[in-house]
Amino acid sequence: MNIGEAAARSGLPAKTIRYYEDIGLVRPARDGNGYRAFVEKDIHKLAFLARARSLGFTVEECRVLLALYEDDDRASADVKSIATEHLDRIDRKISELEGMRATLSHLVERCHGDGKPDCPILADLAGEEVTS
Amino acid sequence: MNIGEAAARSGLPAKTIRYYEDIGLVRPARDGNGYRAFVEKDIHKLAFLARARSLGFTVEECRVLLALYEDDDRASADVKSIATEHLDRIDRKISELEGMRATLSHLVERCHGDGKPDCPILADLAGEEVTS
DNA sequence: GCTTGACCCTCCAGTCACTGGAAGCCCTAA
DNA sequence: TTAGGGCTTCCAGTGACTGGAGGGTCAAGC
Repeated sequence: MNIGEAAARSGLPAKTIRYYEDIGLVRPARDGNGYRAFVEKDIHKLAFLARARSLGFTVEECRVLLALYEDDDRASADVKSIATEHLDRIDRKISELEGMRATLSHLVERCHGDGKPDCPILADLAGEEVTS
Repeated sequence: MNIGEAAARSGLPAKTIRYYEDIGLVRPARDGNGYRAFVEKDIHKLAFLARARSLGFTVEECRVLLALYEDDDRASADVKSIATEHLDRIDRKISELEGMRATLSHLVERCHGDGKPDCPILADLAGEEVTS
Protein backbone atom coordinates (compact mmCIF):
# COMPACT_ATOMS: atom_id res chain seq x y z
CA MET A 1 0.00 0.00 0.00
CA ASN A 2 1.46 3.38 -1.02
CA ILE A 3 1.55 6.48 1.12
CA GLY A 4 -1.50 8.01 -0.57
CA GLU A 5 -3.75 5.20 0.51
CA ALA A 6 -2.13 5.06 3.94
CA ALA A 7 -2.95 8.75 4.30
CA ALA A 8 -6.55 8.22 3.25
CA ARG A 9 -7.00 5.29 5.61
CA SER A 10 -5.26 6.77 8.65
CA GLY A 11 -6.62 10.27 8.26
CA LEU A 12 -3.11 11.76 8.32
CA PRO A 13 -1.60 13.83 5.49
CA ALA A 14 1.14 12.04 3.56
CA LYS A 15 3.55 14.78 4.64
CA THR A 16 2.84 14.02 8.27
CA ILE A 17 3.37 10.31 7.77
CA ARG A 18 6.77 10.99 6.22
CA TYR A 19 7.56 13.23 9.15
CA TYR A 20 6.53 10.52 11.61
CA GLU A 21 8.88 8.13 9.86
CA ASP A 22 11.64 10.75 10.06
CA ILE A 23 11.30 10.98 13.83
CA GLY A 24 11.00 7.22 14.19
CA LEU A 25 7.34 6.80 15.10
CA VAL A 26 6.68 4.38 12.24
CA ARG A 27 8.98 2.33 10.03
CA PRO A 28 7.16 1.22 6.89
CA ALA A 29 8.97 -1.21 4.59
CA ARG A 30 10.06 -0.15 1.10
CA ASP A 31 9.21 -1.49 -2.32
CA GLY A 32 11.88 -2.13 -4.91
CA ASN A 33 11.19 1.29 -6.45
CA GLY A 34 11.83 3.10 -3.15
CA TYR A 35 8.16 3.71 -2.43
CA ARG A 36 7.00 3.16 1.14
CA ALA A 37 5.00 -0.06 1.50
CA PHE A 38 2.47 0.11 4.31
CA VAL A 39 0.83 -2.94 5.84
CA GLU A 40 -2.24 -3.12 8.07
CA LYS A 41 -0.19 -2.83 11.22
CA ASP A 42 1.32 0.45 10.01
CA ILE A 43 -2.13 1.82 9.30
CA HIS A 44 -3.22 0.81 12.76
CA LYS A 45 -0.26 2.63 14.31
CA LEU A 46 -0.90 5.72 12.22
CA ALA A 47 -4.55 5.78 13.22
CA PHE A 48 -3.46 5.38 16.85
CA LEU A 49 -1.17 8.38 16.44
CA ALA A 50 -3.85 10.41 14.71
CA ARG A 51 -6.27 9.75 17.53
CA ALA A 52 -3.73 10.47 20.27
CA ARG A 53 -2.66 13.70 18.59
CA SER A 54 -6.29 14.76 18.18
CA LEU A 55 -6.66 14.37 21.94
CA GLY A 56 -3.79 16.79 22.38
CA PHE A 57 -0.98 14.45 23.43
CA THR A 58 2.45 15.67 22.32
CA VAL A 59 4.31 13.50 19.83
CA GLU A 60 6.71 12.45 22.58
CA GLU A 61 3.78 11.31 24.65
CA CYS A 62 2.47 9.52 21.59
CA ARG A 63 5.78 7.75 21.27
CA VAL A 64 5.53 6.51 24.85
CA LEU A 65 1.85 5.60 24.52
CA LEU A 66 2.58 3.62 21.38
CA ALA A 67 5.41 1.78 23.14
CA LEU A 68 3.10 0.97 26.02
CA TYR A 69 0.44 -0.16 23.61
CA GLU A 70 2.86 -2.60 22.05
CA ASP A 71 4.17 -3.83 25.38
CA ASP A 72 2.01 -6.71 26.60
CA ASP A 73 3.55 -6.39 30.05
CA ARG A 74 2.69 -2.73 30.50
CA ALA A 75 1.08 -1.39 33.67
CA SER A 76 -2.07 0.62 33.01
CA ALA A 77 -0.83 2.95 35.76
CA ASP A 78 1.83 4.23 33.36
CA VAL A 79 -0.76 5.06 30.75
CA LYS A 80 -3.05 6.66 33.29
CA SER A 81 -0.31 8.88 34.67
CA ILE A 82 0.46 10.27 31.23
CA ALA A 83 -3.21 10.89 30.56
CA THR A 84 -3.75 12.49 33.95
CA GLU A 85 -0.84 14.85 33.47
CA HIS A 86 -2.20 15.80 30.09
CA LEU A 87 -5.63 16.35 31.58
CA ASP A 88 -4.10 18.78 34.08
CA ARG A 89 -2.38 20.58 31.25
CA ILE A 90 -5.69 20.89 29.44
CA ASP A 91 -7.38 22.23 32.54
CA ARG A 92 -4.70 24.83 33.04
CA LYS A 93 -4.98 25.91 29.43
CA ILE A 94 -8.76 26.17 29.66
CA SER A 95 -8.49 28.31 32.79
CA GLU A 96 -6.01 30.57 31.09
CA LEU A 97 -8.26 30.98 28.06
CA GLU A 98 -11.32 31.60 30.19
CA GLY A 99 -9.45 34.34 32.00
CA MET A 100 -8.65 35.95 28.67
CA ARG A 101 -12.19 35.57 27.49
CA ALA A 102 -13.62 37.16 30.62
CA THR A 103 -11.42 40.23 30.30
CA LEU A 104 -11.84 40.54 26.57
CA SER A 105 -15.57 40.11 26.42
CA HIS A 106 -15.96 42.68 29.18
CA LEU A 107 -13.93 45.14 27.11
CA VAL A 108 -15.61 44.31 23.82
CA GLU A 109 -19.03 44.88 25.33
CA ARG A 110 -17.97 48.35 26.42
CA CYS A 111 -16.50 49.37 23.08
CA HIS A 112 -18.90 51.31 20.89
CA GLY A 113 -17.27 50.06 17.72
CA ASP A 114 -18.07 53.20 15.79
CA GLY A 115 -16.02 55.74 13.85
CA LYS A 116 -14.78 57.57 16.94
CA PRO A 117 -11.34 56.99 18.49
CA ASP A 118 -12.64 56.47 22.03
CA CYS A 119 -11.95 52.84 22.93
CA PRO A 120 -11.95 51.01 26.27
CA ILE A 121 -10.04 48.09 24.73
CA LEU A 122 -7.06 50.25 23.88
CA ALA A 123 -7.42 52.06 27.18
CA ASP A 124 -7.07 48.77 29.02
CA LEU A 125 -4.07 47.68 26.97
CA ALA A 126 -2.46 51.02 27.69
CA GLY A 127 -2.85 50.32 31.39
CA GLU A 128 -5.58 52.87 32.03
CA GLU A 129 -8.22 51.94 34.56
CA VAL A 130 -11.52 51.09 32.88
CA THR A 131 -14.31 51.68 35.36
CA SER A 132 -17.44 49.51 35.40
CA MET B 1 17.41 53.57 30.76
CA ASN B 2 19.09 50.27 29.87
CA ILE B 3 17.31 47.13 28.77
CA GLY B 4 17.48 45.56 32.23
CA GLU B 5 15.40 48.27 33.78
CA ALA B 6 13.10 48.37 30.76
CA ALA B 7 12.54 44.65 31.28
CA ALA B 8 11.81 45.08 34.98
CA ARG B 9 9.41 47.95 34.34
CA SER B 10 7.55 46.45 31.39
CA GLY B 11 7.42 42.91 32.71
CA LEU B 12 9.00 41.52 29.53
CA PRO B 13 12.27 39.58 29.44
CA ALA B 14 15.18 41.48 27.91
CA LYS B 15 15.42 38.81 25.22
CA THR B 16 11.83 39.45 24.23
CA ILE B 17 12.39 43.20 24.05
CA ARG B 18 15.34 42.67 21.71
CA TYR B 19 13.16 40.39 19.64
CA TYR B 20 10.41 43.01 19.48
CA GLU B 21 12.96 45.51 18.24
CA ASP B 22 14.12 42.99 15.64
CA ILE B 23 10.62 42.67 14.22
CA GLY B 24 10.04 46.40 14.40
CA LEU B 25 7.54 46.69 17.25
CA VAL B 26 9.72 49.13 19.18
CA ARG B 27 12.65 51.33 18.16
CA PRO B 28 14.58 52.44 21.22
CA ALA B 29 17.39 54.96 20.70
CA ARG B 30 21.01 53.98 21.30
CA ASP B 31 23.62 55.37 23.62
CA GLY B 32 27.15 56.09 22.45
CA ASN B 33 28.26 52.69 23.71
CA GLY B 34 25.68 50.86 21.62
CA TYR B 35 23.38 50.15 24.56
CA ARG B 36 19.67 50.59 23.96
CA ALA B 37 18.36 53.75 25.62
CA PHE B 38 14.70 53.46 26.59
CA VAL B 39 12.49 56.41 27.40
CA GLU B 40 9.11 56.45 29.12
CA LYS B 41 7.25 56.16 25.87
CA ASP B 42 9.13 52.96 25.03
CA ILE B 43 8.24 51.48 28.41
CA HIS B 44 4.63 52.40 27.81
CA LYS B 45 4.67 50.64 24.45
CA LEU B 46 6.33 47.56 25.91
CA ALA B 47 3.79 47.37 28.70
CA PHE B 48 1.04 47.71 26.08
CA LEU B 49 2.55 44.79 24.17
CA ALA B 50 2.95 42.70 27.31
CA ARG B 51 -0.69 43.24 28.20
CA ALA B 52 -1.94 42.52 24.68
CA ARG B 53 0.16 39.37 24.43
CA SER B 54 -1.07 38.20 27.81
CA LEU B 55 -4.61 38.50 26.46
CA GLY B 56 -3.59 36.17 23.64
CA PHE B 57 -3.35 38.58 20.71
CA THR B 58 -0.77 37.52 18.14
CA VAL B 59 2.21 39.80 17.66
CA GLU B 60 0.82 40.87 14.30
CA GLU B 61 -2.42 41.87 15.98
CA CYS B 62 -0.34 43.68 18.58
CA ARG B 63 1.38 45.57 15.80
CA VAL B 64 -1.98 46.71 14.43
CA LEU B 65 -3.39 47.51 17.87
CA LEU B 66 -0.32 49.57 18.69
CA ALA B 67 -0.68 51.47 15.42
CA LEU B 68 -4.33 52.13 16.18
CA TYR B 69 -3.43 53.25 19.69
CA GLU B 70 -1.03 55.78 18.26
CA ASP B 71 -3.46 56.98 15.62
CA ASP B 72 -5.63 59.74 17.03
CA ASP B 73 -7.99 59.41 14.09
CA ARG B 74 -8.67 55.69 14.59
CA ALA B 75 -12.14 54.23 14.55
CA SER B 76 -12.90 52.13 17.61
CA ALA B 77 -14.71 49.77 15.22
CA ASP B 78 -11.32 48.65 13.90
CA VAL B 79 -10.13 47.79 17.39
CA LYS B 80 -13.36 46.07 18.24
CA SER B 81 -13.27 43.91 15.13
CA ILE B 82 -9.80 42.62 15.97
CA ALA B 83 -10.84 41.90 19.53
CA THR B 84 -14.04 40.18 18.43
CA GLU B 85 -12.21 37.94 16.02
CA HIS B 86 -9.78 37.04 18.75
CA LEU B 87 -12.65 36.31 21.10
CA ASP B 88 -14.06 33.89 18.53
CA ARG B 89 -10.68 32.22 18.25
CA ILE B 90 -10.56 31.83 22.03
CA ASP B 91 -14.04 30.35 22.09
CA ARG B 92 -13.15 27.84 19.40
CA LYS B 93 -10.01 26.86 21.27
CA ILE B 94 -11.91 26.43 24.53
CA SER B 95 -14.49 24.23 22.80
CA GLU B 96 -11.75 22.11 21.31
CA LEU B 97 -10.06 21.69 24.67
CA GLU B 98 -13.32 20.89 26.41
CA GLY B 99 -13.97 18.18 23.86
CA MET B 100 -10.58 16.68 24.60
CA ARG B 101 -11.15 16.97 28.31
CA ALA B 102 -14.52 15.24 28.12
CA THR B 103 -13.13 12.27 26.24
CA LEU B 104 -9.97 12.03 28.29
CA SER B 105 -11.55 12.32 31.70
CA HIS B 106 -14.07 9.69 30.73
CA LEU B 107 -11.23 7.35 29.79
CA VAL B 108 -9.09 8.18 32.80
CA GLU B 109 -11.97 7.45 35.15
CA ARG B 110 -12.34 4.02 33.62
CA CYS B 111 -8.65 3.11 33.81
CA HIS B 112 -7.74 1.13 36.88
CA GLY B 113 -4.21 2.51 36.91
CA ASP B 114 -2.74 -0.62 38.39
CA GLY B 115 0.00 -3.04 37.41
CA LYS B 116 -2.10 -4.90 34.85
CA PRO B 117 -1.97 -4.21 31.11
CA ASP B 118 -5.71 -3.81 30.66
CA CYS B 119 -6.35 -0.18 29.72
CA PRO B 120 -9.38 1.59 28.26
CA ILE B 121 -7.25 4.60 27.34
CA LEU B 122 -5.06 2.58 25.00
CA ALA B 123 -8.10 0.69 23.79
CA ASP B 124 -9.69 3.97 22.74
CA LEU B 125 -6.54 5.20 21.02
CA ALA B 126 -6.36 1.91 19.16
CA GLY B 127 -9.86 2.50 17.85
CA GLU B 128 -11.60 -0.14 19.91
CA GLU B 129 -15.05 0.68 21.15
CA VAL B 130 -15.07 1.40 24.87
CA THR B 131 -18.55 0.74 26.19
CA SER B 132 -20.06 2.82 28.98
C1' DG C 1 45.74 51.09 37.53
C1' DC C 2 43.67 46.65 37.83
C1' DT C 3 40.44 43.22 38.73
C1' DT C 4 35.88 41.51 39.39
C1' DG C 5 31.31 40.87 38.32
C1' DA C 6 27.20 42.49 36.53
C1' DC C 7 25.52 44.23 32.75
C1' DC C 8 25.17 44.89 27.68
C1' DC C 9 25.94 43.62 22.61
C1' DT C 10 25.28 40.45 18.25
C1' DC C 11 24.56 36.25 16.00
C1' DC C 12 23.29 31.46 15.57
C1' DA C 13 20.66 27.48 16.73
C1' DG C 14 16.83 25.18 18.78
C1' DT C 15 11.95 24.70 20.17
C1' DC C 16 7.13 22.06 18.34
C1' DA C 17 4.70 19.72 14.84
C1' DC C 18 4.24 20.13 10.92
C1' DT C 19 3.72 22.39 5.93
C1' DG C 20 5.10 24.18 1.33
C1' DG C 21 7.82 23.86 -2.46
C1' DA C 22 11.58 22.54 -5.70
C1' DA C 23 13.72 19.05 -8.41
C1' DG C 24 13.41 14.78 -10.05
C1' DC C 25 12.01 9.56 -10.51
C1' DC C 26 8.08 6.04 -11.40
C1' DC C 27 3.82 4.21 -13.16
C1' DT C 28 -0.27 3.85 -15.91
C1' DA C 29 -3.42 4.99 -19.57
C1' DA C 30 -4.31 6.87 -24.03
C1' DT D 1 5.42 8.45 -26.57
C1' DT D 2 3.49 11.59 -23.93
C1' DA D 3 0.83 13.38 -20.18
C1' DG D 4 -0.74 13.13 -15.65
C1' DG D 5 -0.50 11.90 -11.18
C1' DG D 6 1.93 9.92 -7.47
C1' DC D 7 6.10 9.05 -5.31
C1' DT D 8 10.99 10.38 -3.61
C1' DT D 9 14.39 13.57 -0.99
C1' DC D 10 15.86 17.82 0.85
C1' DC D 11 15.51 22.55 2.33
C1' DA D 12 13.15 26.36 4.28
C1' DG D 13 9.50 28.55 6.83
C1' DT D 14 5.90 28.92 10.51
C1' DG D 15 5.21 31.73 15.79
C1' DA D 16 7.13 33.69 19.44
C1' DC D 17 10.38 33.33 21.63
C1' DT D 18 14.67 31.14 24.34
C1' DG D 19 19.46 29.53 25.24
C1' DG D 20 24.08 30.01 24.61
C1' DA D 21 28.63 31.42 22.71
C1' DG D 22 31.80 35.01 22.35
C1' DG D 23 32.90 39.41 23.36
C1' DG D 24 32.48 44.63 24.77
C1' DT D 25 31.31 48.09 28.83
C1' DC D 26 30.83 49.98 33.28
C1' DA D 27 31.19 50.93 38.29
C1' DA D 28 33.12 49.61 42.65
C1' DG D 29 36.75 48.23 45.47
C1' DC D 30 41.69 47.39 46.28
